[in-house]
Amino acid sequence: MAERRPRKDAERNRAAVLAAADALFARCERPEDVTMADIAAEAGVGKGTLFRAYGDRAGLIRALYSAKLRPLREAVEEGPPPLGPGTDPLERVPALLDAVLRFKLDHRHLALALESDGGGSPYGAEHYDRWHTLLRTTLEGVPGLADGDFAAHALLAAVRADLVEHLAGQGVAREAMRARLAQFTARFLGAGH
Amino acid sequence: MAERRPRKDAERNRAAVLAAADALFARCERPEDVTMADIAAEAGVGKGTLFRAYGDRAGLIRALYSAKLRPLREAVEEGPPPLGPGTDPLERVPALLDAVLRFKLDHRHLALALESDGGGSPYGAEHYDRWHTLLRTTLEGVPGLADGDFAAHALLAAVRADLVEHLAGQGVAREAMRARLAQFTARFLGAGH
DNA sequence: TAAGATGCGGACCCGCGGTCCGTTTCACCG
DNA sequence: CGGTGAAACGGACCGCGGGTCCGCATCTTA
Repeated sequence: MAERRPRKDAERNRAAVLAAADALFARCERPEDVTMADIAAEAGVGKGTLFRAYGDRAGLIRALYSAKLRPLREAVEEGPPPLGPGTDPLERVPALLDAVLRFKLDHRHLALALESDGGGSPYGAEHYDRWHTLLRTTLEGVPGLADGDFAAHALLAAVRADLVEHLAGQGVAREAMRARLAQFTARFLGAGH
Repeated sequence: MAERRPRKDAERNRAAVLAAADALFARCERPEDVTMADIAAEAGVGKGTLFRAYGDRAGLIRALYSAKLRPLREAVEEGPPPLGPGTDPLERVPALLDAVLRFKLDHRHLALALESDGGGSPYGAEHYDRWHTLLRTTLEGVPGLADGDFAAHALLAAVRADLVEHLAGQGVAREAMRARLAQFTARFLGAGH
């Protein structure tokens, strides 16, 4: 039962692997041509170390994603409005979606890796569940909105990494994308009949 | 220049491969554990034949998907209302989305295969472009709707194969899913300023 | 500093998508 | 028909990438 502290070199290597993966994913266009062996080499580590630390490719990607997501998660869980709790749903919902969109724009390659390589569909990841639950409960505070559960799924689908990537590839600029998402969200929310 | 008719065995084999792939995808849960060799074996054909006919895995999946999609495509292009042309946009948009949803429910495994294995993201496929363009132009006929382009993307994202699969896996029944999608769509469309 | 526990790493394995080429089958023609 | 060139066949083969294994190095504790 007594928790034994992990060895120092192990901890250092875990960090080195994360950093290497981050660098490589950021550098390459297609996440699938960053190989596990590449990451190990970049981190100056053997493949065995990498797999022992994170289990498999999906695990590594999830860990990296989770680390990047942490500030946003904290801002949402205990930060000030409009992201934090205690905000009017009609204001918080667009803020949440905008935050997710910005995050995906800022970490395109990583988000793509998570949603494609990362163990099939994004719906298996626990991150998705977290976002979905938060958005659903927030939506349930919107008067006149019947099905917050499905609405949360649908709105999150509008900011999926590959859609964002597709639009970006068509030349849609960051601010334009944010504006379009905001408009879409507003129309949906504003339909309080 | 003179078009030479393809050999009869070649044509038969092409069909056999499609049928085999269809059967295997329908039978298995995860599309990625249907192997090219499996398909060739099921069709009673060598792998070479399979690859000569369809180029690669993505090509085979696209061909199969396209064949399945044909009736729906025709109903949309030249069928009667509410799917066909000449329908009031406020009626046609939900009809189109419902039709896509039903299609994905009826061909879950195939749709999943297309949107995951099928060459990365669904946004590379020409099918997507077809649906998007149709939905966009239809949406542009809705009074007061500014950004039909993004709306089309967002609404189509709500019927993506893996989301449908996720909901189905949570026990959401077919009719329930159709109703929820219809409600979501209606709320969005109904927000006529 | 000795000893046990923990982590290391890269050679190795396996399965899969895709290719290659000697062999077979078809379509056309005399 | 029987012959002939072209087209298609099929399965052995290849390369690559994820994941494993185990003898060896390194850390920790007493």
